Amino acid sequence: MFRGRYEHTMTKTGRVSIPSKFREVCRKKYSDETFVITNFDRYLIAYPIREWNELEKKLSKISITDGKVTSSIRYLMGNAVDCPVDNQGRVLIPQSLRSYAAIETEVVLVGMLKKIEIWSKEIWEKENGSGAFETFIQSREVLAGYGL
Amino acid sequence: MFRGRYEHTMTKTGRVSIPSKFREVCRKKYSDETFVITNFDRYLIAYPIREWNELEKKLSKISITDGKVTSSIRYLMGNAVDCPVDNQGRVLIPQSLRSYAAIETEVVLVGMLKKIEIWSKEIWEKENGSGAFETFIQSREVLAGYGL
DNA sequence: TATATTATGGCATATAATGGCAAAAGATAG
DNA sequence: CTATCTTTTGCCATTATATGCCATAATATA
Repeated sequence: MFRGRYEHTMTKTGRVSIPSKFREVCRKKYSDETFVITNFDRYLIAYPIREWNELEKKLSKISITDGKVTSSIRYLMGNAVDCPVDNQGRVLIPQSLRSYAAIETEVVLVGMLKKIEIWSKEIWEKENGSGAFETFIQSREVLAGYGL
Repeated sequence: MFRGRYEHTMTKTGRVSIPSKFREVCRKKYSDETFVITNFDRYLIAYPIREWNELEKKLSKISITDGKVTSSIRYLMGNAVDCPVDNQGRVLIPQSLRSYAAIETEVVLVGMLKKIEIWSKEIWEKENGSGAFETFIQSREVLAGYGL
């Protein structure tokens, strides 16, 4: 599973190195180094393509009669982009996703179990800087229920 | 499956480039680059011809006693047009479909699993612009059942 | 300390998107 | 039935973007 936090720099052309530990997970667990990246509120989420395919398989079985579900699928699918990892271990993050997540150069990559979150450093610090520990402590009881 | 969202420009003659990632899906999954495009509500839907054939097979099994259903099928079939992809990766969208979907120059193409939606940018922004994320979050519970 | 691996910048090349033009095909009017 | 106009189609040119590759610096590992 993906874990840990890394600060990387994005090139002018929009390429970001995937931390080698994450790539190792890709190779060992998924034997494929392609991600599907989508935007979620103010940050991006990168799924190993195998995880994403699972999701798609489920989504394709939903009947399209429910308009609300259709528009959610539209949101989800419309923002998802294939991002293969190149020989230098980088992905190209398309312009649209970069601007969504307000990513310019400094990037924070966070391992989150089956997926990776990609934040602009600025937004990361605003939302997860000071105060994150307090929030963590506050949800101790919830986590306790999972054996932590 | 088709995924991602692309903003393209239609030429004066009504040609629209199919995003290369979509064409790749056509080649790899369907080994055919022809779409059947029909109008749906306020946007167009492009099916790879193989998916369209599946749909026709299903529709042909519906009994024709129900007038309402018959007229829906008539609507769908009557507006369906074969649109082959040319060497530059474009399709010609016939005038009738363009005016149906109020497409003038700016077009939004959305990958939706087994099909592609084609929107006029203006209508897209009205219906899927800001606020789409909120709608998406509101139907979280529904999607939660599908593994997101 | 030597060696491998990782992150990242720079550059050359390939591919994508799209405008422009003209030939071919089809429609319409006289 | 033919001349004219319109639409469709193929092809070339241009621009922007994506991609592949090499170089280097920083970091980790033996």
